[in-house]
Amino acid sequence: MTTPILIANYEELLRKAGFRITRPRKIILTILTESEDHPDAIELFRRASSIDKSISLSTVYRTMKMLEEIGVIHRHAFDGGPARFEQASDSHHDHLIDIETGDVIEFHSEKIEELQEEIARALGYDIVHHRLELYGRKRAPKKGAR
Amino acid sequence: MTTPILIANYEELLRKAGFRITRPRKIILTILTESEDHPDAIELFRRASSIDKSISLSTVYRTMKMLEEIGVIHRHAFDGGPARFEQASDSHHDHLIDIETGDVIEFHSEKIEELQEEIARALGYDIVHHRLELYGRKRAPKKGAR
DNA sequence: CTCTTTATTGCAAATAATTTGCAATTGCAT
DNA sequence: ATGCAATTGCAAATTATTTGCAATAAAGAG
Ligand SMILES: [Mn+2]
Ligand SMILES: [Mn+2]
Ligand SMILES: [Zn+2]
Ligand SMILES: [Zn+2]
Repeated sequence: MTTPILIANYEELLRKAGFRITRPRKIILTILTESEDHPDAIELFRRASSIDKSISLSTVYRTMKMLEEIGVIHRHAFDGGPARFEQASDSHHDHLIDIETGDVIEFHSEKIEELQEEIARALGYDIVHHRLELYGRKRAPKKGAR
Repeated sequence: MTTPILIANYEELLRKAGFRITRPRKIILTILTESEDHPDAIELFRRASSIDKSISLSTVYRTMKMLEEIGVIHRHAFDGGPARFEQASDSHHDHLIDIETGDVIEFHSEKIEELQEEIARALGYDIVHHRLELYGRKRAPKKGAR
């Protein structure tokens, strides 16, 4: 189910983009590849530190910026909090954030995507990217259940 | 066309929420009421300063936070930049941001709104609020035109 | 209108998130 | 192995926003 993106692939990608394959970058890419969630810079820094104590937060930020530029990751700015990241590899999806727990649920609606295109087109625009975030809380279980 | 929200209405609203009607608040509310765009804190501060030189940026921030809490304004966090605000009075809409010029265009799609509800429902959630932002650039004029 | 009480304000300092300058280090092409 | 530019860690700087505090000004009572 999970798209298997090898770290090796990323290294090739970096090289072609003219970047060097460094130890910090390898570690960060590995973490991103193995993460199923949407960690922020500090969390990535923690995870990276547990592998190599010498990595710095600056490098995490710099690497995320670079990875975003070459399209390897997506940066999210959910309400309030700091930027959070995820590998871009998986197919496009949007997010529903549980405002109670902070949980992030992914979803995709081809219909909505199409409508967005339609709207932009009608306004004379081509969409470069977009963000759809639903903020909600778990629905109270229907009475009568149980 | 523009929904006419009197400042007086806001004053009543503030009072009922237990807040005092102060000079800075009146000025800021007037500016928000008359603004057709989505100014950030500094811009609001500039506009307010031009009316009353003594208003402080802190007060702008504090006021925006308070107005957001009582639902008088909406806070937006478009890619990159600082928070931007607009009066909540108008009916709900989403935004298309011109990544070239920074222009913000408003739109509304009842269809998308419904689909969002459907999706959230299917995931067991009630939507409290959401944000849909399209980032794009003006479409190249169709060849043959002119 | 005057007095009293307490919210609000301006200012400066504090925070939070992210960026940047720089000297030391390291990746990579000779 | 060598040389050099890219990258890193660290500290200091920035950007956006918040907060403590003493001074000021709303609002209600009289
Ligand atoms: Mn995701
Ligand atoms: Mn708007
Ligand atoms: Zn989407
Ligand atoms: Zn909407």
